[in-house]
Amino acid sequence: MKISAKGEYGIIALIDVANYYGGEPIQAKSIANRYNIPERFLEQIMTTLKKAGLVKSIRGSHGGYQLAKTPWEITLGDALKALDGDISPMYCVSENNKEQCSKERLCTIKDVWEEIRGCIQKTLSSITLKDMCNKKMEREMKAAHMYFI
Amino acid sequence: MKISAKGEYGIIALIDVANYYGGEPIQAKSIANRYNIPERFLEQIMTTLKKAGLVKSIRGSHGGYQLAKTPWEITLGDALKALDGDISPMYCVSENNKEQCSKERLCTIKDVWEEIRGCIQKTLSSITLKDMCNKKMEREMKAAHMYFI
DNA sequence: ATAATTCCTACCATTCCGATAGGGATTATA
DNA sequence: TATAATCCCTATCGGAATGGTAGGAATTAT
Repeated sequence: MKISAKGEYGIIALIDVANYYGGEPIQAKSIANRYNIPERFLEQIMTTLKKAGLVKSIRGSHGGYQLAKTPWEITLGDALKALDGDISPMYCVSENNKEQCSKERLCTIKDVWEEIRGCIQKTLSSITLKDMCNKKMEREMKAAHMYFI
Repeated sequence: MKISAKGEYGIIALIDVANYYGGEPIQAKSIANRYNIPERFLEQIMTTLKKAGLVKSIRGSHGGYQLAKTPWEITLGDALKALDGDISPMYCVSENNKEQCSKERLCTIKDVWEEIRGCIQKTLSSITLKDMCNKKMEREMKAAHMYFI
């Protein structure tokens, strides 16, 4: 029941890219350095995010990544779905699961998995990158203030 | 973000043992056969459940397992905590995590993990073995009725 | 004594995770 | 046009976790 490093790194990167929304593209290398993420690993993660349509890339010198949508159109649910595949505690309640479990008719546990999947999904899809950016700024302001005192 | 086979098998076994609450002890072998779970694997799982204080065992011939508490005192949260270790999407919000993350002061994502952990926990700890037994019986009654028609 | 059980420990095969690595394609700019 | 800075594609790899399997000891009812 753990979210992978890939998932966490990807979310960190997405929030960072969202922070620069409307400006110059931001490089994977830069993100990797600032958040202490293995550079080549992050490259792959960015590719995943690109394939999922969450970021767009600009190749060549001065290239980098930008959001493919606005920060308030991308939720953490979108991100984790792209990165970790699917948010569900059990395969039988996975979205892209076609084959029905043979014991399904008498299975009483499936409902529980369904409920858990629902509450995770609800939480994650209610939080946008914009929300995370706002929160971050707020947090940094507060930290700066503490520093002054 | 998946619950392990160990977790699922353990919950199935617990519900089964709860079904026999107040009666004779039920053997791991019997559970394994009826639910198609590898026998020796289930043995280990039952040991885990015993160590967690959820079942008690009776050794020797005619031995087996019984609930260590009443079915309405044991929740699915208790079960999964014992089986899968800890229900949290990230180590930094795990219950038995002592060392604070170095980036914690500026980390805005931790709150999200915390929220998810909370909603999973809430769901799982609200469902008792008794609930699951009732549900199962209901389901079986319905199935039997369908069969008659 | 025997059979049925739990219990303890070790081992093992496969898969997944978290990278690392080499090199190609593209692009700004000097 | 050469160069440096990027993204991009593919392959590989070590370690840990997962999902078992296995041998045999201890306990107990019959």
